[in-house]
Amino acid sequence: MSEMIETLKAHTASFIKDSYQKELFTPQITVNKTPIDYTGDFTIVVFPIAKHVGARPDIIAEQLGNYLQKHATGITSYNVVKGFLNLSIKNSYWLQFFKQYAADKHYGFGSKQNRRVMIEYGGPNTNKPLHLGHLRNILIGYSVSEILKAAGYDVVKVNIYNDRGIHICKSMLAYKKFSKGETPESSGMKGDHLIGHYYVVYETELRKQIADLVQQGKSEEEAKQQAPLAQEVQEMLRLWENNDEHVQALWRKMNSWVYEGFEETFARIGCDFDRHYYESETYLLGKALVEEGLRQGVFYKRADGSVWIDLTSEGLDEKLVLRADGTSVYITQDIGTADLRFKEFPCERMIYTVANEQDYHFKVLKLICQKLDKPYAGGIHHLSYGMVDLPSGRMKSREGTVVDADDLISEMEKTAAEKSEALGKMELFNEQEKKQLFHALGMGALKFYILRVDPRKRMVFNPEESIDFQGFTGPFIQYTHARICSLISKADIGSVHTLVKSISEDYPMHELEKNLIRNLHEFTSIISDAAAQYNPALLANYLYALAKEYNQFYQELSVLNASRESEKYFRLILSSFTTDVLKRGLSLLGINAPEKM
RNA sequence: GGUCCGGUAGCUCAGUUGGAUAGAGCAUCAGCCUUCUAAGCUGAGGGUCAUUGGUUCGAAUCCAAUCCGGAUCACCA
Repeated sequence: MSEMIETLKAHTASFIKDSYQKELFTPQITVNKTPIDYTGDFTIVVFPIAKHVGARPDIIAEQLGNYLQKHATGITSYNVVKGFLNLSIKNSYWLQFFKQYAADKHYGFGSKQNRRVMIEYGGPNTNKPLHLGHLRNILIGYSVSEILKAAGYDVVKVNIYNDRGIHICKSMLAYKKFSKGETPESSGMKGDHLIGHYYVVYETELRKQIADLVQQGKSEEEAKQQAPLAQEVQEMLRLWENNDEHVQALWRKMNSWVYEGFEETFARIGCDFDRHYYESETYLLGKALVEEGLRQGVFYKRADGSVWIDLTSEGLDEKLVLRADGTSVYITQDIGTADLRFKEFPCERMIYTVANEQDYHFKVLKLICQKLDKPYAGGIHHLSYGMVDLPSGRMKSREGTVVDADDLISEMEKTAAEKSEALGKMELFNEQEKKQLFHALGMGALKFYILRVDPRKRMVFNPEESIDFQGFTGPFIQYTHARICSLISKADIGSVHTLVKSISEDYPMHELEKNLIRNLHEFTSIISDAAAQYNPALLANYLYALAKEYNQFYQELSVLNASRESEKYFRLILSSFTTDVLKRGLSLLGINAPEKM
């Protein structure tokens, strides 16, 4: 698409120069795809040109159309509607594109650029299992990583574990006091769920204690502070920071269970990481960097000994970076983590996939790194995504409305199984194949449902819609792909490569064939747009449109029983091209495309 | 209160430097399985693009104000 648009713009510019002796730069010229109800392939918007040269739009359009037909190659006809000049392009332009790429298994993917970017996603706390919010994070992060790879970048995927702090001690304390020494094995629970259970135990026991104290006449505030559990958990954190042997051992043991549980969930989701980072390994580094910045005068110390940075000149506030007692805060760790990462993987960008409630935090992080004069500071980018709501409103852990990721995945698989069995297409599958299929379909539905929405926007997760398999869904695209695969295997054609050569330059394309080719033609630019904007939704919407276009083509024109051999081969190659693009596009969303379903 | 983000069909969402009659899916209604997978296709109804003003040939898109919703401004992470 793009090169044709560029040549049209260039010719338009020279037309203005030749006929009106005026300069107009090509970016000021608008060339669009012609809307479907008008004849033509491309449309030049003539209004700005008319204004520039001071003539009537319809007259200019007529002259320009004439000029282009003479000077630009490949234009068969034109028509003018008001100030719009619609141009029709020779079929051979599309055919040429088709012949060039139909058999190219890398079509749409950019070549290696030798440019490295790092992307962080995931970022769970080690005190409770993954939930729906993490799922959106992971799906976006993974998909953006794959899209960046497709655009030619070297991508380092990293995770950050929030593995230390008071919240971790809460589940540890509850486990120590209230468990009978269960392990994931003995309890039959996944490690992360077991720990999450004790986190809840802590909260409920604490609330009981507070209620008791309030009944004894204490104020709410006092009760919260004086509750034995609250004091014990503070003590535990102190012990942890002082490297107390027992606390550290318990911490290691419980975290290892959580990691095992997370790994299992990551595998089910189908995401992966090149490196896991742990805040426990970077918070000291962050403190060291703050000390260094203090010496450089980037930070300042208050009377109580706490360390701050003044960002009021940047329109932000003064921000604490080190507590009076010398312990680190959230941002301190992030400074350390960023530094460690850049040492390990020098890269031109560090992308943080984190919810938009932390927009402010990342503004601060970037500014601090800039003030510390870190080479990676400019490359810090917050890939900020919106929260996930339920139809009933916001998810609240206290009200138990949080959707657990493992449960959700199981539910999706179960629904996929029910729907597939109901359609009665499962005779040819063995148990193993069924399991794989149901997983692919369930995850396809879930991933597409989440990724089709612009990441920046808040979204509503409706469980009933998310398991829908009809319409604007992942399974619809998977289905289209599977159907094409079946078509191709039935055709028993040899290599697409050799068939492509047999296509004649004057093959009379049907309108539906041409539409499909025009859609396929956009794949490259969709990938580069999605990569530039970190937006998988662009790709999701494109793939749906492509699959829909194919279904229309499929419904209207027969492929295997086409009336002529040339048609049959053309349509088979077109189908094969489409299915390749669908499959590779889906893979960038982390969605598998089964060959039969 | 300051800052940031959002408001498009009953619901969920598209709408890429301002372009032609604002598009999908779900839901509702009406058709299409004796040839390649009906998880599909065709058609119908459904809109004051939050409101008001401005910029211009032209605004859902840009600007201003207002209304509504959300986030954030923590010695929580």
